[in-house]
Amino acid sequence: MEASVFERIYEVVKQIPCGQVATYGQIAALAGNKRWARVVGYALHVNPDPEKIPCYRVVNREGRVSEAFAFGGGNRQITLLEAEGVRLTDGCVDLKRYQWEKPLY
DNA sequence: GGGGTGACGCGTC
DNA sequence: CGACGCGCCACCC
Repeated sequence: MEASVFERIYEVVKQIPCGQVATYGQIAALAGNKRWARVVGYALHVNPDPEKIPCYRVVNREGRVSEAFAFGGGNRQITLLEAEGVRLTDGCVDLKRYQWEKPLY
């Protein structure tokens, strides 16, 4: 039960649809609090399940990918995003176009 | 129990 | 317009 904040963040990240990206603040807000932006970064940093947690779909509020990503080659994240159909502009993603919107369910 | 760290966000200069 | 620092909160040791 009391799923740790990390678990919550992982769930949100896993909910990101294909071809879309979300920002740390967005995930933090969906996880519970926007101030967890830093925690989100830490959570993805440990990324226990990179196969289920598409951390590469997570970008900062600028739409830029993290350089520390280097979990196989910094540019790896950009390549994966393009593979989903996300257009990378100089390493920047058009948030206004691909930023994942919170479903209203 | 306390301290240090961190893949952010925002404000201010 | 660009760059810098601060704050925020959670996890690990």
